[in-house]
Amino acid sequence: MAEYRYDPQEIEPRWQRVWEDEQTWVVPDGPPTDADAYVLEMLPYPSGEPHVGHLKNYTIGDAVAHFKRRNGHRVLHPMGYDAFGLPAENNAIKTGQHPRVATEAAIASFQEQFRRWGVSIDWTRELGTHTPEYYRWTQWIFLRFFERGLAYRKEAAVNWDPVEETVLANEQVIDGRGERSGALVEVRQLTQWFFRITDYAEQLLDELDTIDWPGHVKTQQRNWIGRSQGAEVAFRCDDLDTEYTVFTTRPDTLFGATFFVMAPEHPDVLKLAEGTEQQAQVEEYVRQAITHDARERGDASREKTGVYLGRSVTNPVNGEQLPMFVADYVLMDYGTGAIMAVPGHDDRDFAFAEKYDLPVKQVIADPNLAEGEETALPYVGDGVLINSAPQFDGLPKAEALDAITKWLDTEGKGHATVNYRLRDWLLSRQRYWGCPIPIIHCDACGAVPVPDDQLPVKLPDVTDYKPKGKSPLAAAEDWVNVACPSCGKPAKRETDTMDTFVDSSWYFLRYTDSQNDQAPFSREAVDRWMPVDQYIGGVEHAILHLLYARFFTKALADLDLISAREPFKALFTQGMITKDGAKMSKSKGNVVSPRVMVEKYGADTLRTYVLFMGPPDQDADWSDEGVDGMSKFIARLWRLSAEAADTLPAGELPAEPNADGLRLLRKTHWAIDKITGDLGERFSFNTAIAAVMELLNELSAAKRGDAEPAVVRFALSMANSLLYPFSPHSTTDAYALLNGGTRLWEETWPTAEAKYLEADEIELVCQVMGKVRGRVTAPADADDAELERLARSEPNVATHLDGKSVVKVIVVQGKLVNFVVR
RNA sequence: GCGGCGGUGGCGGAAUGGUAGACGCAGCGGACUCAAAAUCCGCCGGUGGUGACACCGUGGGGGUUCGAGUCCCCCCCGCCGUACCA
Repeated sequence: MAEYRYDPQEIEPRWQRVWEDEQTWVVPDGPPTDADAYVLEMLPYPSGEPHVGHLKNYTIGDAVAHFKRRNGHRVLHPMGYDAFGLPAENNAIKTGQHPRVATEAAIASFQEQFRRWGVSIDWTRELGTHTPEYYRWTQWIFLRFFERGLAYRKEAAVNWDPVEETVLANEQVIDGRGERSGALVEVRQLTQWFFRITDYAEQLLDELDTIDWPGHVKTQQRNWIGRSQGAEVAFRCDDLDTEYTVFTTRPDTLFGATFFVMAPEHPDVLKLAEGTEQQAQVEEYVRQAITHDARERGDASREKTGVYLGRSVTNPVNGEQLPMFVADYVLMDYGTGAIMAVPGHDDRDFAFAEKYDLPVKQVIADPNLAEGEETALPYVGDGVLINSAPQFDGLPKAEALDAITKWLDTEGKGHATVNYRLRDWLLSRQRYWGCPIPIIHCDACGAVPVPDDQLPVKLPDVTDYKPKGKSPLAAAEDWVNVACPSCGKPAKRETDTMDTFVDSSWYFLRYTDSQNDQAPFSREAVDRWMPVDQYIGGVEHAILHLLYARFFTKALADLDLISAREPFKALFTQGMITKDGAKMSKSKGNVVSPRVMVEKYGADTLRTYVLFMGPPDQDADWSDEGVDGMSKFIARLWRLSAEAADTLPAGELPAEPNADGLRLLRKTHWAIDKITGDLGERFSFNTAIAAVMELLNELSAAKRGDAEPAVVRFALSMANSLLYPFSPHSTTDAYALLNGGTRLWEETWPTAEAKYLEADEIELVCQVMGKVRGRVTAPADADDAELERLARSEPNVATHLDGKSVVKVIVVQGKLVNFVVR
């Protein structure tokens, strides 16, 4: 008997060459068709070589792309690199080598691996965000935003990372530390560039309802945007003849306000204290507060501190004078930077009132209070208004809230409003390896956009990449000094670069027309493919990238450059692959190298293994033994196929197969049905692969029986066909062997035949009082009475029914009979 | 604190309210072999029993139901996100 040896190192490159030579995965340009589908995985940041997380990401995407193609779709499945960024730059600082060198070496390694993995990518659309051909259009989009006021410059208290020596967006500050450096972030007053993402807060929130994303990602975005319904209320300060507005979600507790607090950064704090006895104390407090470590200050469990301002404001609802304080528990960048303090009904205000011995007033009654008990303040629950004003007392909270807001409005002292937690996106970075901001600063004309025909503003070469509190670009004097495009006088280029999240906020649009040198994309191409039908990536981008990309899409739609208002119709977030329960890292020495694994086992084994590990949206722990097992399975399927192709005569499927043949046919169609559902309706890859394993086990059994050769060949063909989205090379090879060279990737996805999905006999589960007491085979078409009769005749069931009276019989067709006895 | 996700054999994990543990890994036994590897076959939640079987078993406690891993209430543990957001 001939030896059939599965050799992935021979099979995989052979088929990859065919796909490469024939440009199999290239989707042509042209008018839209109903079959168009856009499948996209988040683009990688090229550093070193790809890790197993990349393997999982692109394997999921590839499985989806293959499945869609074989179901008649024309699939856009491109690849690119998010190539600007700090790691390459930090490496450059260390080595003196241009960041481009390390970046392009990494890109080459990624390209090589993706090809080795056999990912079905349309390489003609490849892009790198660091190339002038790409960032020219990043700059172009920036200028369109600038024209619309969506990109603007302002001085603001910003997050300064002292290690990276750059500012960071709020989204990049984790626990008060820089996302990458881990350094405690300082607050600095600097003039910076921002995108007006807050203009889109409401849309970003509302239109979450229109997309098919995991609930937890939507929730994270909702929380980040942080919509609060409430009211703005004006408090008059007679001493300075001015008004201070506060934002509150609880206008119903206005009558309970007993003091007033401002943030240390509030511009009027020092002015208010000026000339009072408190002046020196206030100045000292503010000085300390604003230089305080941001994280420690943000700690809610810290004891409240503050200083009396020596002034008071008038409560608009009852004319009471409320003493004013400055305290660092009030934040300048939320609401108006000033609050009305209601210690009776707010934990924080209560803590402050306790410490400084301020009055506490109850204005909401606790409805669940037992007779004779006193309300424990602060009381934050619902209830009915008390101690307020005759027209409001007795109203439940929600009604009182509306009534008081309405009253404020008619009195001109306030109005209902919505407040968002989301802040504008700080996009400028004082770093080298990023997209230059296409602006020229002129003493006479201000910030002048670089004319479109002068784009791209190319990143100049410098010798020293080390930031010194300003961008390294500032050292490139020949580049910095230019004539003002507006008045022609000497002017200077903006030396900050853009946050790399800007680059990745529109790359998915560029893929639709990536070679276009007249525009970022043509309207026809972008509207043909957008939105992305299925986006796949890590959960860690739940707020950053995914929120920014949504903002860009909406802004570009408002600029009438694209039609889609949401970039990603459906999103799938994959779980992490860990090793020994821990995140892989070089320092822990627990990194699994896909390159080494692929060299040992072949790509098919690795790809199939990472999807078999468990549900792909959950974290999974790597197991070398598991890979071994997968390797055996892939080899076994190929080997059985190759052997059958050689030894079993081909022929038509028998119209009436024998018992073994019928069993195998049924299993085959069961697998088709199961896997089609697992792939089409859920991302249940692990159970789909398990179903092919079951089919293969049935095939092994059939080998010992006498199923017709044609049935065995058919079942083997189907097993390969169904495994193809995961293991494209081995299955393509085996399928070609079994079917006279037929190309599996050109084959339509199989359809399960209903007649083979139904058996003519079922296994009937017999229960007594809900406990399984036996099983009998029953005709599939038996009626309830017949099933009951069969169940009763099962010996063990009879034993349990003996001496009891049956009060009820539950029959579930095709499944079970349950006797309820007494 | 708040929000989300999760807790099932030795392990990874399966289970439209209807046979808990599919499939795989590990382990055990067998075939082939001089031997090993590879391959193939079988067993594999716990306790008791020669066995037929019986009882227990999906983090804990209650409940709904003929029937609960699945639905409801309370609690415990783990992970992730977020946090003085007025």
